[in-house]
Amino acid sequence: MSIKMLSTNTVGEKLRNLREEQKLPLRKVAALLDIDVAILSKMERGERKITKEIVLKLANIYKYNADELLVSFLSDKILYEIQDEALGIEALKLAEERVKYMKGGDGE
Amino acid sequence: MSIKMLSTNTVGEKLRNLREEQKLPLRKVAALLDIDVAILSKMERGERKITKEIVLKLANIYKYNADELLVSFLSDKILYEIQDEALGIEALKLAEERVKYMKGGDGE
DNA sequence: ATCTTAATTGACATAAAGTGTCAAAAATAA
DNA sequence: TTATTTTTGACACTTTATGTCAATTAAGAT
Repeated sequence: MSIKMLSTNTVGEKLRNLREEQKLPLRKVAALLDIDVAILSKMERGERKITKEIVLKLANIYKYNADELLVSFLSDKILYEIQDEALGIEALKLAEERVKYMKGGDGE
Repeated sequence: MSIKMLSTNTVGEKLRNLREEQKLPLRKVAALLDIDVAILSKMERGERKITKEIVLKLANIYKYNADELLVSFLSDKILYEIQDEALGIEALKLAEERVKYMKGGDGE
């Protein structure tokens, strides 16, 4: 991953909105995360991969629902995989079935 | 990707089954694909990434439904992304909504 | 059992993708 | 304008992926 093109509502956008709502400059948040401002800037805009760890830390910093951000984060990664694929939806449905199956039977 | 652990019915397994049903040795199929036997062997067992291109070529070689294999291939990639994630199913559902939304609106 | 073919494994070199750091340029606010 | 924030790109470095090959292991035939 790392490039964007995931239409709207990426985790990056959500995280940027949260930060702006709280009037926090990249500088401060990056300091809290102990990463470079440039990286945080790129993460928010989808130019760099966001990690699960960063998402969780930001949920904590912004006092925002971590699960919602995680789901958004994961769905970004999923959407990235099926970009431009005509069979994307079928693949999603099959993946869903397989996940449920794994949980049900003595999975894996 | 590249490592396995995707439970059953990976594309790799399907491709191996197809090859064995037709009694074709790796050697011959690899030759048709113009790749090394070792690579094909690893692809079938999920040790190496399979590419969309290879999947399509194999569908053709085995005279098997290409879409089914592609969906299997894509769902492998999806499942890989949400491995061990408690919120995997939620992420899949959100991804599905987002795909539909993209197709509907003047999605980008 | 041997002989033969098929399949797997691991080492290696190379290529590609991702990462962190920094400074300069661009945008925004005061 | 000046000050601050944000974006951009270059760079060195690391990690991951890829292709090639040889050696090992497994399977089948006789």
